[in-house]
Amino acid sequence: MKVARSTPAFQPLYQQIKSLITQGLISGEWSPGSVIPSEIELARRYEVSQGTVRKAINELAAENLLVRHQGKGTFVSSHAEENRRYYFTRIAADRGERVLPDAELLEFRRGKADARVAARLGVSAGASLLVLRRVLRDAGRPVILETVRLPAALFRGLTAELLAQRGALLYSTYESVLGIRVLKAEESIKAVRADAEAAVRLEVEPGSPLLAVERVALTYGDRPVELRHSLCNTRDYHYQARIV
Amino acid sequence: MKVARSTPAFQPLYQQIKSLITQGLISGEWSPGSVIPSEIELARRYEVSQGTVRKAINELAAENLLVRHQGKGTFVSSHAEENRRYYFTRIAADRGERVLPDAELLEFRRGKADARVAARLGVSAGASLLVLRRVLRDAGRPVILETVRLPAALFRGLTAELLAQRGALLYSTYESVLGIRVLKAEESIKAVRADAEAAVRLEVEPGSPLLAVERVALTYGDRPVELRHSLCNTRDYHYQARIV
DNA sequence: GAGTGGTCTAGACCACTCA
DNA sequence: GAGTGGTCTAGACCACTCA
Repeated sequence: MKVARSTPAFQPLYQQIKSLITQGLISGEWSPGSVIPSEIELARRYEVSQGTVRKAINELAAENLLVRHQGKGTFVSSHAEENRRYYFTRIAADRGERVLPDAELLEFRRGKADARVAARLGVSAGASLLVLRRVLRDAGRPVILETVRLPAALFRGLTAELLAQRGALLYSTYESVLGIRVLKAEESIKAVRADAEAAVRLEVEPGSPLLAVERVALTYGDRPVELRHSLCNTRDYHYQARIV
Repeated sequence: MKVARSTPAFQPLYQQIKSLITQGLISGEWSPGSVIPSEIELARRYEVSQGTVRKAINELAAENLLVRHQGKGTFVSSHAEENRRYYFTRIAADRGERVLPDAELLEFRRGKADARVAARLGVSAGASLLVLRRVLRDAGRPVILETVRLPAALFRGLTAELLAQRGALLYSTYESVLGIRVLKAEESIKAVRADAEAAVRLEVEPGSPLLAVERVALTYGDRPVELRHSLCNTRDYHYQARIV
């Protein structure tokens, strides 16, 4: 395919190559974990120089869509990879490493999006949702009570059995089972009082302070795909953030 | 200055150029807000190609140390710049924009680092500190109660008068008055109960849930320069985080 | 129009991986 | 040794800024 070099709305060549490669990722031509064609091959295919392809790939790698390995090739990044697995887990134990939680599925049901949820998920009010609630434990102690809302239209095929047989890490399931790739997330955090249910589930006094995290997870084009509310007992845990 | 092209511990040329430019920033040869020499001039100075200088500058720009402006030049980034001013302010109003706080200095004193503080700040236990406590208000209502600890050796010359006459944004003061550049920060967040003092200062009931943020601010070489504890009333505010 | 950074090319050579 | 990405160069031309 030949790219346009002068269009009414001019875009640099490497930006056009970025879009073409991203299309290949969205369409599934190259799937998570697999290798994409070499720079030289892509340069031939798109009829641009290797340097232009490299610039496009470097930006996609900086955005964590691709991973480069000298001598081996360029790979589609995947939540199954060791270093991506806990990328979205921001809760860590005060002493020690990031929590590898063990998830107990409390509930898995269909629901409808109210106005607020609909706005966050970019669906219309009343749209059908899958709702799942879980408790995440660390070393047997409950740490996080979580409610996850997913647009049912997107997550057709997700079942409680599937969730049970795969671990606590949902994004790897979304990716491999449903082909939905979570790329980034925006979180909004507050301190709240434990309500009666949270107190029971997290084994704290009612009214205890909990960290409330609302996450919107985004896929290609910043399209929201998941809304997640977590209540976290931060007595022995904390949320890690970095400002760079 | 000629850079080494083959050293025992080999480093790519552009990495060496990055270090040289960073040295210029640390030494104050180029100060915040000012323009650094053009790519062509730096290429001449370091006896490398323009492309190599560009690669070095691009990485420094990606790390927010430099800001490029086509047609104008490459500038040392500064906390005084409009788009850097609120970069480290992660608390926002639920409805509306990031908070422009109005700071009341409660206390400004010398202190000593206990073991925990010393570890965070990378100073020896018992080291002399400047400690300042403030309340940040938004639209007249108190939102954040903050304790800031600074290694006294680094912050010689910082006075209560100086803090009073400049606004709530400390990093711009550190930068312009003391030549200390905060580049990034690591935060650890918990939900806690308001103690008696926080309750009074933030006008909430004792025991109310507050967001407790511990920040370590870092300068060049990831050296810590500030330890900040914030207690935030998140009733109408939230902490924003992004996972990319 | 001179000077800046931004894009693009072509080509050389290096570092790493793997059979 | 063939193939991958990584570094480096030289040079052309474009887009933007400012006097």
